[in-house]
Amino acid sequence: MYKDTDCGEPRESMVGSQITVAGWVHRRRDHGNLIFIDLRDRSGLLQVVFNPEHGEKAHDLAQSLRSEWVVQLTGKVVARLSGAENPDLPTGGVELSVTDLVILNRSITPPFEISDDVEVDANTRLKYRFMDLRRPRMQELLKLRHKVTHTMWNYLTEQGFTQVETPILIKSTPEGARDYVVPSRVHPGDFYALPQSPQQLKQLLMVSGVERYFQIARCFRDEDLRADRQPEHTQLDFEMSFVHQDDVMEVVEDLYTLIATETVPETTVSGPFPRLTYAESMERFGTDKPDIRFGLELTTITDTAASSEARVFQAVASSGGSIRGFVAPECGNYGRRQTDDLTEYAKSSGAQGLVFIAIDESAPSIDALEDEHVKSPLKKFLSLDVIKKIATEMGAEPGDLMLIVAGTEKLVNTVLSNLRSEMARRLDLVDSKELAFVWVYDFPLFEWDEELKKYEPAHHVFSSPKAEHMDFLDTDPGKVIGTLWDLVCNGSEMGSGSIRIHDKDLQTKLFNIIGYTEDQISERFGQLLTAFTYGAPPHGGMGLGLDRLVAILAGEDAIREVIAFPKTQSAFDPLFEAPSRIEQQQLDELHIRVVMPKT
RNA sequence: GGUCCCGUGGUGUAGCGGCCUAACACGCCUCCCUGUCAAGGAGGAGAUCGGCAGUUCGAAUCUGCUCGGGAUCGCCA
Repeated sequence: MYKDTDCGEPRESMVGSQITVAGWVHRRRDHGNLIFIDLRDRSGLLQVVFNPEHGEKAHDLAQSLRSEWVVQLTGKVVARLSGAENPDLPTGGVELSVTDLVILNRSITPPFEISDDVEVDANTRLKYRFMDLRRPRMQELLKLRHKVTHTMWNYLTEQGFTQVETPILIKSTPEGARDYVVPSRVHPGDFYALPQSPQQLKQLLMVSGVERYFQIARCFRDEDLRADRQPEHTQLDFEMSFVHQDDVMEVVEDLYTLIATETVPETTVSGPFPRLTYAESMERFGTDKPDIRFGLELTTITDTAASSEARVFQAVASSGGSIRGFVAPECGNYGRRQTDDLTEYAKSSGAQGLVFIAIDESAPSIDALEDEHVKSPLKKFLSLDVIKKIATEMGAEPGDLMLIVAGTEKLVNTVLSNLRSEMARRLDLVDSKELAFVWVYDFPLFEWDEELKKYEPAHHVFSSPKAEHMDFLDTDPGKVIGTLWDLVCNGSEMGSGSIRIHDKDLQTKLFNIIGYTEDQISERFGQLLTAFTYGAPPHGGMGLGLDRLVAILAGEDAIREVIAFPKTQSAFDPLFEAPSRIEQQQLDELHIRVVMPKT
C-alpha cells in the first residue's frame, strides 16, 4: 500500500505517531518557508505542513506542488498550534508534519475547481466526468447509490430471493418503447435488442421454479431524454411466485422504508404507505402519480359551470368534456401579472386558457358573497348564484383564488396536475424533507388509443385482469381493471408492478384485444406462452427505478447526478464521444450499409 | 417533431447597438512571505464574445439559420 492511513482519519489521539498518507493536492497555501497543503482522498481532507526544519528536501519539492497532483507523504501527526485549529474539518485539530514527499503523478491545470460550490456547465462536467466525480458531493452520491443497492441485496437475500442475471443481448419486441438494437455478425441481417426490461425473462424464471428472483437490471429505451430519463437506466427488478398483490407490496414497503431510514435518516417516511385507487388518484389529483405532500386537491364542477352563461363551459360540457379546478388558498389578491403567469403555465401544458375566480378577503362568507367581492375574467357570464355554488363545491373561502380548466378530461387533468405542482412550489407547500410514498392501484388494463383506433395496454400486457372483470374482456375491455399498481413518491413514478397472467389462453386473449396477429404473438411471445403450458405458478412482481430512487433520496432533480457516466439530453456521451462512426470493416462484417438522412 | 431558456478568457459571471483595442471574481504564471485553511502582497499571461449569414456607417449587443447544453409537451408497454 502507498498509504497506511486515510486523510480523514487522524485525530488528536494519534498525535506523535508516524503515518504515511497518499492522495490529491486539494489546495496549496505557500507562505514561503512554510507550505500548507490540504490533502484529499476519498475519506476527506487532511492539512499537511511542510517545514524546512522537519524535512528540507520535502519542503523544497513541495514548492512545485499544484492542484490535483498525486502525492505520498510521510510524517508525524502533530497537534495544531493553539488557535490554529480548523473546526470545519474532522481532522482540524491535527496536521501532518511532513518529512518525506513523493510525487506520484502530476496534473495539468484542472478544467474546473474540485469543489461542490462551483456550478459548471453540464457539457464540461460530462466531458471531464472523471474530474467531476472527484467532487465531494459526487463521491457522496456514488456512495449513496452503493448503499441503496447494498441494502437491496442484503434485504432481498434475507427474504429468500435469488439474484439471477438475464441477457443484455435479447430479442426485439417492438411494442412500447423503441429498442436499442445490436446487429449480429453470424446471422446476417438479424439483430438483437437490448432489453427494455427483463419482463419475459423473469416470468420464465418463475416457471423455472426460482420462486423469488431479483436483479439490479440495466434497461434500455431509445426514447427522448428528460431530467428523469436516460437511454439506459437501472431497475430493481423482482418477481415472486405464489403471491397476491399485498405480498408484493409488503416486500417493497419494508425494503424502501429500510433504505430511507438507513440512507437518509433526516427525512421522514410515513408508513404504511397510503393506497389510492387509480380512479381516486385521477379524481383527486388529476394524475396517476400524485404528490400527496400537499393538498390543493381537484374538484369537478362540470354541471354547475355548464349551467352558467359562459359559452366556454357550455361548449365543453356538451361535447362530453369536463370542467375542473382547485383552490389556491389566500391567492385572491393575485394581480394581473401573476394570473397571466399562471395562464401561460397552463397553456404550456396544453390548456386553451385558464379561468380564475378570485374571492376578495373582505367577503364575510361565501353565502353572503356580493358582486364586488368577485373578480374573474368570466364574471359577466357567471351569476352570483353560480359563483357561490362553484365556490361551495370547490371549498373556496374569502381570500382564495379558484383555478378552473375546461376541456377533454385528459387535458384538464394534465393541466391541473401540472398547475397544482406549480402552485405548491409558489406557495412553498412542499416539505423537502418528506418522502411521501403512495401506492396507486387498480389501474385499467387498457387505454383506448384515439389515433390508432384500438386498445393499448395501459401498463403492460402481462398484467392479470381482476377476476371479477374477466367478462368485460369480451364486452368492454376499457372497463377491465388489472391487478396492477404503481409506487409513487413525491409525484414521481418509482416503479410499477402487477400480478401476472400465468395462463396461456388468457394471455393470448389479451394479445388479441390489443390487436396482435397470431404470427406476431408466436413470434414475440411464443417462448413465454409455451412455458405457461408446462405448469406456470401464479406470480407477480415489480420493476422499480433505481436512479429515481437514489435521486429522490439525495434530493436531486436529475438522475444524471446519480449515474456515474450519464448521457446528455441528445443521448450523447461527451467523455467517450459516443455514439460514433465505426470502421468500414466492422460494417462489412455486420453486413450493414449506412444510408445517411438527406438534409 | 413542437415550445421555452442558455452559450462571452480554464471556470463562473457582467456588458445587451458606438464609451468594449471586452469588465469582475476564481483559477493559471513569476516574485515576496514560518501558521494558513476561499491565506496574503506585488506583477503578468489569457477570450474577438458557439458557428454562419444578414441588418447597420458601426454588432458580443438586433434578425434569421445552424450547432451544443438544459427544461418541457409529444414520446417513454
